[in-house]
Amino acid sequence: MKKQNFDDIYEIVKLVPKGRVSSYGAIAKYIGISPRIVGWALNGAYISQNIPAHRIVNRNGVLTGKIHFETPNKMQELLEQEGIEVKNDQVVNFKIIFWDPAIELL
DNA sequence: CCACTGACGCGTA
DNA sequence: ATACGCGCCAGTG
Repeated sequence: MKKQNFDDIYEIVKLVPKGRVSSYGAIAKYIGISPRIVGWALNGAYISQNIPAHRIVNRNGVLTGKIHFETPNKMQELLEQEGIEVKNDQVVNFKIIFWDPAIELL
């Protein structure tokens, strides 16, 4: 049933509103799995599923997963297109635009 | 079958 | 505030 966890992750990521970002830990905690799995799942998610994985960053608001995109600059570009300001591979207003499923989906 | 690696997070020094 | 280490799960060599 671990496969179900993957589906949950995809669903949460899809639920992230435009102009907002979420973190691996927040999703992992909400689903009840390890943060590692979230990152691993997102890796296949962006390739297999039509998921805005660019909205998912680490707990520090850093675009750690940009290297897994088609091009490292693609992730930042997508974020900026949604009005998210990114500086030095880091979300500027991460604290403000942070979207926590445990709170928003409460 | 065993070991290493990886889009992370948290605790402690 | 910064640095180091451990935990966690799955995949690959």
